[in-house]
Amino acid sequence: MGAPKQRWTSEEEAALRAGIARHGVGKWRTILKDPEFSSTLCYPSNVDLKDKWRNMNVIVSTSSSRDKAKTAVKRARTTPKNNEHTMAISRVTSDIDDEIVDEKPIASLPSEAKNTSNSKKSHSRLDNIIMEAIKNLNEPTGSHRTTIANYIEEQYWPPSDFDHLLSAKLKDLSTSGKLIKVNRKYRIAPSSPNSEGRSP
DNA sequence: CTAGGGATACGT
DNA sequence: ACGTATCCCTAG
Repeated sequence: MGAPKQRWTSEEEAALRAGIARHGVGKWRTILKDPEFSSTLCYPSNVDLKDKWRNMNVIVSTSSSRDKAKTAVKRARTTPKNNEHTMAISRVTSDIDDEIVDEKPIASLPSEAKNTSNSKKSHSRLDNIIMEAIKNLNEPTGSHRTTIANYIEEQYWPPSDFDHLLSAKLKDLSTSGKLIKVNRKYRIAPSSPNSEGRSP
């Protein structure tokens, strides 16, 4: 009894971290209310967010015997070039949120020429990331390219010239009809795969 | 509502 | 069985 136990997905963790980056640590309720993350974090409660964040920071110190090293409190990653992204967002009074600089490599991006046998338009990872970004931004009127870029940069570590790549992909996606471009803003085309969510 | 502590389900 | 990730309950 008690709990079916549902493990967190990467998307949820990413949303949580993005939410913390925006609102700060401890603003669980605020994060949950935020439309950007409420789509992804619909099941977890504010308490769940708190709990998740708690064990996320614990880098397992159950060493066999002596582990005096507080190794983990923060693993500062020497970000090669990426650092202060435009944090033009609400940076109200006390910014308790420390650096949650934990970039995820954006993985392989432009290698979708994988024509295994037929002509199956395999979606590249970037496509999905873009779709996710727009979906999560959830702007009723659509999202500007810069907004999308900013959102993605907050969660991933864009490669060399991400801007150029994004522009190309955006154009490609609107040409394929997966995105609708209106007034220099992009929105998800109707009936797009919405593979997200946990079982209620 | 948020922080902390305790209990329990799941993976190895 | 042990260690770890979630869930549940209580206090501030």
